[in-house]
Amino acid sequence: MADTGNNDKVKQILQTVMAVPEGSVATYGQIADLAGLPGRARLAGRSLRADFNGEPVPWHRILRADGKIAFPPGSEKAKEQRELLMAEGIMVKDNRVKLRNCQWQPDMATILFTLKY
DNA sequence: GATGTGACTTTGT
DNA sequence: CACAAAGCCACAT
Repeated sequence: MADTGNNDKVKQILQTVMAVPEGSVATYGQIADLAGLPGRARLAGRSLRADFNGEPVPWHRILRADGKIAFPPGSEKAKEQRELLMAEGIMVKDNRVKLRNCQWQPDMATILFTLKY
């Protein structure tokens, strides 16, 4: 039962997301890049939609490139994400976060850590 | 297997 | 700010 080969990439994405510290956020593209999968922002989104199997994946810290929550404003998911973000002290204005202030900037050690594997 | 969709991004109108 | 186009690719029809 050889795996599809894609499963590894998904795990890679999730592992990278788990490296995002509380109080910070990242974009789908940023996660994909750090995971060694440039141009795969969509895969990042799909990976987060999947089942985490109990892993503590902070999916709520992942936003679109413009800082907006990737769910329709007013939707339950959007509300949930906003609550989780605010619970970490992140300001959310109209379904949007100020990346300039909250975007995660991984240190070299973390970059090497996530990029490897 | 072609087509459409989507938790995306970037560049250009 | 909104929209279009192109790039990306897994998945559903």
